[in-house]
Amino acid sequence: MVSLKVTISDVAKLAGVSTATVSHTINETRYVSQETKDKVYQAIKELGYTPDASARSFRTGKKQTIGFIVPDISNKFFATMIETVENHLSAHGYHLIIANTEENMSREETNIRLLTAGLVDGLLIASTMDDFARLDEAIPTGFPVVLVDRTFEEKKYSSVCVSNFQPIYRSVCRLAGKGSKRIGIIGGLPRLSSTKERIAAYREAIADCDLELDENLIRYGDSRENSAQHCLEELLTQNCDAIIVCQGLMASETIIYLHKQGMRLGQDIDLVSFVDYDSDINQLYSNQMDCITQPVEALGEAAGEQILARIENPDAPIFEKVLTSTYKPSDGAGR
Amino acid sequence: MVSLKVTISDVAKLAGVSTATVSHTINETRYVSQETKDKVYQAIKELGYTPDASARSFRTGKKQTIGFIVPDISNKFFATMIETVENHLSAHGYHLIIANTEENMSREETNIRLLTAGLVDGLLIASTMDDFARLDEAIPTGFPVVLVDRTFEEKKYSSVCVSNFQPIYRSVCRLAGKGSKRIGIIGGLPRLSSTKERIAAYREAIADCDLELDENLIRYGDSRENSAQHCLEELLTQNCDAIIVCQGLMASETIIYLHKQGMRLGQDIDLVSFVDYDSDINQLYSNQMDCITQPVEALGEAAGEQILARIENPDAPIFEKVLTSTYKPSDGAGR
DNA sequence: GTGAAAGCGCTAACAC
DNA sequence: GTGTTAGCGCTTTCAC
Repeated sequence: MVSLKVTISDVAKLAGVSTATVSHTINETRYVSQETKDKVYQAIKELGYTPDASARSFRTGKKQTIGFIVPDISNKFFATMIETVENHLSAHGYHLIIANTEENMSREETNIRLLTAGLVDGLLIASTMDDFARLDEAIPTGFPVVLVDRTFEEKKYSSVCVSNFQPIYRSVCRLAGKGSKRIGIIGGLPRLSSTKERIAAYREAIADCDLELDENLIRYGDSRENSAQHCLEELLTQNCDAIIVCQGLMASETIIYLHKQGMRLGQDIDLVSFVDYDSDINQLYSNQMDCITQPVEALGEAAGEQILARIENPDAPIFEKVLTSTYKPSDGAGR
Repeated sequence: MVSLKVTISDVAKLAGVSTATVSHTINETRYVSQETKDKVYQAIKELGYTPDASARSFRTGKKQTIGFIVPDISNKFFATMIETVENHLSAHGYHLIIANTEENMSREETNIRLLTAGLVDGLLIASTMDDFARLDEAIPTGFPVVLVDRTFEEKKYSSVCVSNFQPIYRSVCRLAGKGSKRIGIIGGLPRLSSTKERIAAYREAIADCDLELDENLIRYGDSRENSAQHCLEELLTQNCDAIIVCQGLMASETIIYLHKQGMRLGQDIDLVSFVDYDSDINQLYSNQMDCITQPVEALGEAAGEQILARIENPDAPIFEKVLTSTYKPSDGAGR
């Protein structure tokens, strides 16, 4: 119900004070007598004045907005992270701009350039880049950035990630202990740090458990819908007796696929899944497979915290936060 | 790799032209000779100039940003919509700001006020308000708004929704035709238009099919995680022989619950579900129940289109778009 | 305890 | 075909 464009000087005029006083009153940025305050607020109310956020950002250089560059919004892992981040930010008076890259490197690049050009105060990036230099190139020097879920060798930016090595290593050991000889693994996009770390853990554990390493048992999906099936078909022709799936969407797909093939989890084949979040399907099958649950909420919370901290203090040392996943063995007993 | 604050006048100076020329060159907004263009672009490159989006928005009044007020981001129905909307917008040079209300009316109100105060050019709202006046109050007059998925009696704003009446009506008729006598229904939040329409369809169909209406068979969840179980427990004590679930998240929960109770779909009990999207679980059970699939992508696409159209032409007549769901009967034959 | 006024970086009349 | 310049609405320094 605001009439067209009420500005701070309209308010000042009506209240019989200067624009400085109005500004200081609404921002509580210097002492204003109670009497004057009352006049100002009265005028604001009468005119239905709302300060223009755009003019304010322009003037102060602060946008009160964070950008989040995500590879796949409709993936519940990221959707939940977005939710947590948004919660944290809005509690601190910040807004969230979303950019979806669909795991496309040039979309990521474009979005970084767009957002850093005066749109946001800081950037959260779950990067799909294979090349750190290309990422780095797109970010203006000194711009507050926190990498999320995916990181790089070069430790130039703060990051908030999940430990990838340990749960996979443990999975292999457990499966080997149960007698598996041919353990297949389905990773995500090969270029991502998370994938690399997981596959490295697999290789190391295979060696440590004295199993034979067969490159045919290592497959890569793209962590988007319908990317696991192809891997599964190939793995099954390789007579593998256990499968580790490194990502939640592909894990659900795996369960469905195996189910349709008439294979029973824990009997015809052993399964270990990153579940990412409490997917529907995992509730039905969680006691028939080992589940690696990532701390999505904690990840989002930490991401929100870190980016705001960096904006506060851009010269703070690089911060690497590594959260750990929960490992729940198939018997349903442990945690 | 930008050094601190390169402005348009730095570029103008280096290129030996006026700021107007630089502006017109980069915006292609009036004729500039090739020679001058070259000088300008050369200078831009040399200085690493990026126009400040914030200053530009301030000056032009256009933010190139749309706000989307969503009740629950981590609900895949909305996550998918966000993705589709974002795709559409970014293809037209717009950004997307997300605000999550968690089905909380005052969060919605606050966010509307925040976003409309100079942050966005237009607003997409999947409203959780029960009271149209309260919504309307928060929106500045003439501000471009499109209501999404949920609407109101008062046709003041354009909307993009899904037909709610027809699929529920059809569900009841089909179940009655198969011999069901006591059909339970689980709706979403009672205050939402979508819920009201669906429950109205249920009542009407029950009457038309000459079944007995029992208010105990009408239950309401809140469409968030773990909200259906309570309804289910109550419905089962009422000896209902079929259940209609009006929302995807609750539908998945229902399948899991019934499964855990050892009840077989289509045998011990009939089920009709809004599936919202291709949830994991529906892939396993879709042939054992009737599925109502909402056109989420089309909804998002239409929402994106409509809001941009409204921004282009704010005085266009109110536009109500109603999309239809796909009804897939349990035998797997129809569509 | 409050006011005057200088810009922030850009666009767009208006002028030539 | 290009330049001059007046602001957009706000914050903030400097003055009193």
